[in-house]
Amino acid sequence: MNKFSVIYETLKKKIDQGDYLQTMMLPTEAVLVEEYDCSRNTVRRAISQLIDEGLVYSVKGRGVVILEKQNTDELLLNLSNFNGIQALNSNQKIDYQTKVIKFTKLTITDELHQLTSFPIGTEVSYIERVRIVNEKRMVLDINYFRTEIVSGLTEEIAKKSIYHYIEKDLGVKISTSRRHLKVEGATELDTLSLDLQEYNCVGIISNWAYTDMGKLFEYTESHFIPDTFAFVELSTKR
Amino acid sequence: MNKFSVIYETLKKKIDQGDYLQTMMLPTEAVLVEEYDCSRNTVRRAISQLIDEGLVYSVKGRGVVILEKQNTDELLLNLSNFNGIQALNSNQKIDYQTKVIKFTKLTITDELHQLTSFPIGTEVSYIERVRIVNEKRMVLDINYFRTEIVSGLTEEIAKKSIYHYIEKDLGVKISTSRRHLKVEGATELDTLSLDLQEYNCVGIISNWAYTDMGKLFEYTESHFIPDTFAFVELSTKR
DNA sequence: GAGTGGTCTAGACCACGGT
DNA sequence: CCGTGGTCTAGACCACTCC
Repeated sequence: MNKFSVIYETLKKKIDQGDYLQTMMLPTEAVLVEEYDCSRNTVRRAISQLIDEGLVYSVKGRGVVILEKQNTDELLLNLSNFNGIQALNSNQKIDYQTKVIKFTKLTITDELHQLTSFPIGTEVSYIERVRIVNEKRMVLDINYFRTEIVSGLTEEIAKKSIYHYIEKDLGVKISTSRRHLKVEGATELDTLSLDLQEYNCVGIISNWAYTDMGKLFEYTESHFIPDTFAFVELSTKR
Repeated sequence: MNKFSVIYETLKKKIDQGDYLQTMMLPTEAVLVEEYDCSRNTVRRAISQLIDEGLVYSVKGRGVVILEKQNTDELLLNLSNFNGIQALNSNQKIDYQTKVIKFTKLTITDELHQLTSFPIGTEVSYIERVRIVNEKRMVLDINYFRTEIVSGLTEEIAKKSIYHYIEKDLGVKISTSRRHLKVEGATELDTLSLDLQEYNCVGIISNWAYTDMGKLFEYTESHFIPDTFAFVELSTKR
């Protein structure tokens, strides 16, 4: 464990325990340097992580202010979670079923290029899957995987975890991903595949994932039903 | 302008111009130190910003990989933007109208505490406003402002920008905010206030904002109609 | 083994807040 | 004015990638 991570974890726990309730401020950097016997940069790095997380806010000349607590809502997903819907599973110990409803190969046309950002002519695996939680069809995943990078995909693999296959079996390293979130009217496919009940809209997360060589290898849309998911985001002043 | 910001901006421009197309890598840190005549930490800080933004990805032992470009979609809002719906205005030069439909004071009950996180008994201004863009009622804002901090609110101010009043007139410094995003069925208020057409769902952004003293001073829900907004988010491997 | 990024140190100077 | 956080430097050692 990195030194700065240890300091970060410790501070986080102390904030949580209410150790700083009197002042609602962190100790000054100088004090923390003394306390953890490290350089100022290391303390600052730990504090940066707390700032990124929205737990504290730093004011030049005054100190690091602890933000008032907010009610925690256990049902939240963080959009930054790497494994999207898998996170639901691990966090909340609900297991879900996956049904593959389409599995084929496509070549990227101009229209698909607009949607996916893959270069025109790229060959991709196209997969439609439905995620069923407690017998409710909650999420429709539409995947486009670049076959040049993700080869040997089968319907069997798609039933389990494609990411596990990509990372563990193919040894592809995943670096980073960009996501969009929007609300749209339900398509015919949505209505057929999901338990929308009376609703006629879906939430859509679009996800572009890159290998550690900087190549786009996946575009995925996850269509989810209303009332079930929420996403968190933080923002800090400029 | 900070040194690291200059380096960041320069690198970003060069990436955009395709200056690094041959390798799809940034120059090594050592080269950049030379080029910008600065310390390694400063270069690293500039690169961190590019990583945070999802433009590049760093691999230990190899270098900093530039990620393939993604189609840009002009209609995107960044959830991290501080001013929420105001951003729409400035980015896209559409001006919008604001209609105040309710303006009153409330005391936080147990139920409202669950929703807003304000302590029970706190006095707040409660405001409902509709944002009309191109004659379409697109967003319903429901605000709760802590009167202890945001005093002297009037309906006149609510018609314009409450944030401008808070920051410029009251001199309250805003530090940070947390946001949630979810999709829910439309309430009766939504149906009455928004041009939902055939849709029966809304997107909801919940926003908790803090002063630079760490006090929660605002809770706001923005209900928006489907098909009009999208939000961006980045995630990088642990 | 050479070269790369990741962590950490010790110290300097500046800008801002509160008194 | 003093104490605070913000920026920047110069150098050290480690862990990883690639040849």
